[in-house]
This record gives sequence, C-alpha cells and structure tokens, in this order.
Amino acid sequence: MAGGTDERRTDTREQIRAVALELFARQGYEQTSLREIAERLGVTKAALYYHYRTKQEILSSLLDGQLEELDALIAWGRTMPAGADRSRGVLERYNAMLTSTIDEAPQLIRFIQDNETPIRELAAGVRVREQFREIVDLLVERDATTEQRLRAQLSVIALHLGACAADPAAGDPGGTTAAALRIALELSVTPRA
Amino acid sequence: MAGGTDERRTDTREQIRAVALELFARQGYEQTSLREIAERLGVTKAALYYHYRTKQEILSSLLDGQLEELDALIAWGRTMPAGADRSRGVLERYNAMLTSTIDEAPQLIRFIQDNETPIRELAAGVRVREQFREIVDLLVERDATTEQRLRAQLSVIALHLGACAADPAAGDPGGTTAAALRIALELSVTPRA
DNA sequence: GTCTATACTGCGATAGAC
DNA sequence: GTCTATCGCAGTATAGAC
Repeated sequence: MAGGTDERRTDTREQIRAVALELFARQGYEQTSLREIAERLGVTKAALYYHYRTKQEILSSLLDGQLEELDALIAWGRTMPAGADRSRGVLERYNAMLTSTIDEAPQLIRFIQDNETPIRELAAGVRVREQFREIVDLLVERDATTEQRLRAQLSVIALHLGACAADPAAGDPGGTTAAALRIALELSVTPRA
Repeated sequence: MAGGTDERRTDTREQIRAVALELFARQGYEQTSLREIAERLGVTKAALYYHYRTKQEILSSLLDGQLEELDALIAWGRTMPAGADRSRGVLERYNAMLTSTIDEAPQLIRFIQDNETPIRELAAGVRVREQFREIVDLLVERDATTEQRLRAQLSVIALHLGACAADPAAGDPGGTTAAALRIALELSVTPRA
C-alpha cells in the first residue's frame, strides 16, 4: 500500500518462484526438493527460508494471481441474475481465462490438475475448491436439482479438460477448446429434459 | 500356481492392507507414515518390509482387485461392436461397479480420486490411466471427432462424480447415481449435434 | 517364515554466525 | 541476505534373533 519504491536489493524471491514453477510443473510438487531449487539458484536450502516460510508457501505463491483472477470472475457473475445468460457469460469468460495465451494461466491450470492432491491441503487449496463450488453455484438456480448440479460441475470440468488437452503451442488446431465450450454450454444452458 | 497349501502362519499382511486402506483414505497417502501403520499393528516399521517391498507396493496392493474387475469389464466391452448399445452397456456396468454396495469399490474410487497425484506415478497408476483411456475408447467409434472423445471422457467422469457424491450409507436417496448415469448416457449415446 | 535392532540417506525446517 | 550446522522424521536396507 504505502512505500512505492521497491526496497529489495535482489530478485531472489522471484527467481525462486520461476524455478519452482518450472520444476513443480515438470516433475511434480512432492518430487521436487528444496535442495534442487536452491542448487539451481546457486544458494543453499536455508536461503529459501528467508524468502518463504515453508515449501507450501512457495506453492501457494504460484497460485495467488490465478485465485485473484477467479475471484474477479466470480464477483462479476454475482452481479447478474441467475439464468442462461449468466451461465453462458461465466463459462465463456472462464474458458477464455483457461486458454489465454498472454499470461501463465494455461500452464497453471494444468499444473493444478496434476498436483491436485498436494494442493488440496494448502490454505490456498481450500480456496481453489471453494472457488470451484462458487463457480458451480453461478451456473444453477438456488433450487436446482441434484442432476442440475452435477451437470454444472461437469461443465466446469469440461472446460478444464479442454484446456489441458489443447496443444499448448499452436492455435488449438483441433478446436478442442471450442468443443469443450460447446459441451459445457449444452450441459448447463440446456432446457431441463 | 503350484503349492496349494498356504504356508503363511500370520495374517499380518492382510492387517497391513486393512490399516493402510483406513489411514490412506482418512488422511491421505503422503500424510500417512509407515511408522503410523506399524504402531497401529504393534509391530515395527521393518516388519512391514517383510510383507511389502515399498510403501508404494502397499498402495498398489489396495488397487489390484479393482484393476482386475475393470479389465474384465473392458474385455467384455471389446466383444461387442462399437455403437450405442455398447456404450450404454459399458456405462451401465461401470456405474454398477462404482456404486456396488457389496464390495469395497465405492470406498476405493473415492480414495483414488483423492490421491490421484501419488497414484499417478505408481506402476498401478499407469494402469489406472490406461484403463480410463480404454473405457473411453469403448464409447466412441474409431474415427471419432475431438468433441466426441471429450464427451466420452466426461461420461466416465460423470459416473465418478456421482459415485463420490452419493452418500456412502443410505440407498442414494437423492438419486445422485441415477442422475449421473442419465448424464453419462446423454453425453455418449446422443446423436451427433 | 516372521519379526526386531540398527543404521543409512535425504527431506523440510530452525538457530545463530557473518 | 545468505551461510553452516543441526534437528527430527521420512522411506529404505540389512543382519540376525526366534
């Protein structure tokens, strides 16, 4: 908030984040040791502990940006009345977020999917799951049936699946992303049987 | 094969399995230490190593029965020609397996879902993922589009979701299981657009 | 065949010197 | 801001008691 100038004299903190993201994504969170990250940066394990209090906190810091983006999407959805329009809007915006080529979102969604278990017991992991539930809530009426809730959950999963399946490079030649969105819309914006 | 008589004189092996299943399911695979399992049985860690070569092997042994059941289902599916009938049959039988009340399948599917990450790098985990792909392959024609494959994947996930969401006790009062099957059939046995 | 004692390596984490 | 040293616990290995 206050203090505009950056008072840090090294960028070790960001280097740790960068190396951690690369290694966690490549070989998984549990399979990546702090010694490995430290060696890559030419420092010792203990140095990492000056910048982050625990290994989990390094992982959490990678998720933070994504969580904020999702919070914004959820807040936006809440300004609209429940119904087909909102469902369509939420799914389209969420899909855009998942498949954006400008930021690191696609790498992260894949990474979250692959490391679901270790993330789950993070404080940030609890938030990830809450957000999933909140997105689903935006897709159904308050008095929705069990089946409608299941369909809404599957909508979101469809988008994740599409984003993970789409080729990271290349402009999604198979149209995977578009197909996933079509399915998601069909599941959530469909007349009830 | 040969040697019909059982030469083991204790049932420690099975007790390890039982305790491991309970603890892994309750607090997760990574969060459960061998010391914890051993203490529960009143033996030492080293005793576990007489019965299982690694911690992963204990986990694998919990999955074995399920893998065989699934193999049988896949083999059965392959005897039928591709098409709506086969899809319907595979999904119905798979759902029955997931929600069976007589064996330990429901507890296991939930456990697999919750511990996907550690299971993934098991030898048995590779098989789990292969089987998922093979089930999906039973649900589509060989020349299926990207969208049809996505729909097939989501069908299977729908059944998992339903089985996990359904109350373990009680006879599925909300009809979650039935709803999941309806959605799965709609996704995989639907005319193309 | 079943288990204990003991020890090894590597992990995440901490304390305190520089 | 980074180091060395150390801690306790993890999974694992083996020698040998019974």
